[in-house]
Amino acid sequence: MKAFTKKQGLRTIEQIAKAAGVSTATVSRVINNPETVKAAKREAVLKVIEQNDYIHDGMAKSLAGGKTRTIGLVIPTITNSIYAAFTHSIQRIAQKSGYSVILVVSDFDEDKEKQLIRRLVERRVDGIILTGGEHDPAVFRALERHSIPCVFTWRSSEDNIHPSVSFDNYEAGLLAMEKLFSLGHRRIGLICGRTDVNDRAEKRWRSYVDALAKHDVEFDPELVFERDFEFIEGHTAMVRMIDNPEPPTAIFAANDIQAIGAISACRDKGLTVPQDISIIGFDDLPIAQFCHPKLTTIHVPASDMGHLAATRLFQLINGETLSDTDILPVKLVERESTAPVRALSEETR
Amino acid sequence: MKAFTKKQGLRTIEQIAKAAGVSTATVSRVINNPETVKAAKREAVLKVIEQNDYIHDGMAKSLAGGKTRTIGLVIPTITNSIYAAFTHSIQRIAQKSGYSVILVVSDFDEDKEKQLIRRLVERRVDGIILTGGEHDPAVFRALERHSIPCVFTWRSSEDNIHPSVSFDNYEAGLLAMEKLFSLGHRRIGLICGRTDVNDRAEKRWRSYVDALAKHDVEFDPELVFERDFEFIEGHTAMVRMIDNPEPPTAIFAANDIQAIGAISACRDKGLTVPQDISIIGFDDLPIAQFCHPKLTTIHVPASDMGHLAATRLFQLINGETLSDTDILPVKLVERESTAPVRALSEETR
DNA sequence: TGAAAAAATGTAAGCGCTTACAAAATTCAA
DNA sequence: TTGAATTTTGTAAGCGCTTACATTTTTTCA
Repeated sequence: MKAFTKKQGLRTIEQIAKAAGVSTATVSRVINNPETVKAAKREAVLKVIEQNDYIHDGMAKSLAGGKTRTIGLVIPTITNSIYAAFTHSIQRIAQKSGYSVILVVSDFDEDKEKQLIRRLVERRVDGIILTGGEHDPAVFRALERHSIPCVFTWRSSEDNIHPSVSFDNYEAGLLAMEKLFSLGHRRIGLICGRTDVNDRAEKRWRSYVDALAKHDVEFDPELVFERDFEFIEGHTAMVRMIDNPEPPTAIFAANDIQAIGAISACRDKGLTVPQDISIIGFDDLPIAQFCHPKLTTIHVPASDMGHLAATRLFQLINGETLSDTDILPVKLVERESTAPVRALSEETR
Repeated sequence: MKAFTKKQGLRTIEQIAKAAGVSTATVSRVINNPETVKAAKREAVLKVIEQNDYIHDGMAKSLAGGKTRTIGLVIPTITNSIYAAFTHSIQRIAQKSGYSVILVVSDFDEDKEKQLIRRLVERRVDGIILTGGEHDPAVFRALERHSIPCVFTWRSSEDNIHPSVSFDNYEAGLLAMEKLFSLGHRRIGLICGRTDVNDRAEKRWRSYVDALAKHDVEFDPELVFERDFEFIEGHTAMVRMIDNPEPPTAIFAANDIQAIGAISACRDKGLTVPQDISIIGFDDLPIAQFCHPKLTTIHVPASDMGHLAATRLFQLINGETLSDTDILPVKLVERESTAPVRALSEETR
């Protein structure tokens, strides 16, 4: 074992200072404000630093400086790759600004989320990006107590304290539903996330309900399925609907994962999308353009949202005050999974 | 603006100590070793802590204690969701042990990776999980200098210093190629990641080359494409192959993303998979079971690998010495995207 | 050329916690 | 009941850095 490799080399600012014949303050300056120290001295210090692979201690720096240069990102899941795009753009901004991001996955568990955010507070992150609107009140107390800036995403904040970057889930849902109605569908099924733990799912569910009402279609609980974000969940939900004595002619799947699962179920049951049944998704994941049939879906600005959220957070961290709410646009992307309803003989009501 | 919310409440261990009428040492003990302080006193302290939503300062704790309870995870991309499963299982283990994970995405850029790992060292993470085998030597110097344990994944380490948790990319590639040969294919195309920055891609590329040689098939550079992990890359590569005067009858796509992109291209060009062309993937992403046709692919133990890697890392962190290399099994999952070669009249050579 | 202004550097007091070690309180055994 | 053994608690010295303030050096300009 090489486990006992001697840690030779200078490891503290004090040792570097001594070796370079300057004070610790000067070393600190060449690291943090190089322009304030004279060139000759600066070079000397830098040389010692390089020769020793010196990497300063961020913990000590944070303690002394009151800044950790770390932000926390809280998302509900990484199974649904829509959050990958979101995460990615946040990472990019953070990296560019010299910040690290601690990624936290709550699994749609409010209690777990509270625990994890508590951990972020312990780590004294400089800011936090939160997903969705349902959080334990203790979370807010902790954030406020430690004056940790935070921005909400995926849903507009309802207080006016924290800025939010989001899009309108309800309007977006309506967009999907209206599309289906415009194609002549009236018997429409819904597959969405669990509305009890996911307020985005709840908003989309509501747009489903309202659209139905607007078009005088009776709500049929047999046609709505709240499931986890897994292909298989969309699949099993779809199977149940196909087996319904009065199956739907169209499905609003409130996320692409479930939509693709549903399409797969149709195929397994011998139905063709969109000829036999139309399916509209939500998210516009990259796969939506490459699956078969290509998925008609609602494009969600995940990357832009991440980008803007991170930007806003850094503004907050830098002391700017902004209580604005950013609402990003969504749009319907029509591809191949939707078509006009077929005038079936069995078309009832 | 509520920006000036007064931060009332006790915020340091010293204040808590005073309020509870004990010493800072005692407060520290009730937080870290509750069983060593008498019940009455412990309760008193706990009460003060609760009443004030006191959350201790992890920076100070780390500085004083020499442990950060944070690990770093370095992956090349989150676009390819195979890393999502991997990340997820690592997160789970870490959370259970009270650790946070700092996620770092290198984008296959060795230099960027070096920078980012440097940042992890600054943060004095207790350990690091690395993906792949190509890293700047400076990285190792830094890790060694600070005695930061690290485990390699997705490829077995070639030194005997760091343990690794991986599977055999070369054997796995052979598995795929042999399958294709066993179905009678001889004109086989390859789509894989960029071998210059991705040693997993390089290993798979090698298995392609070797398998060809073994079966006396001449290597045709027109049939190999090294691309990024995007559906569209698989798509365009496939289009090029279809347009080849002598198109392949089968494709080894060294990852599912590109495989699905390729399938989509076949459809766009009017070809049917697997009747007209067989495609075998690599990774076995969740989507592989729900796309059309269902993808024949190599199942990679991403979750298990994450689980084991995290376990090994914590063993290392806890001072256990293990220089072992774990090699996890892979397997071929046969689904619908492969079929025996058709005896085409134009079948040459 | 010399005094004042400006720039560069050093000194040392924290930042909030942990943990040896010392001191005090409690328990035990005869 | 008492002294030793044991348990509980307190004291204070760091951990490695930043930074206000003091001091020294350099520059400026009359």
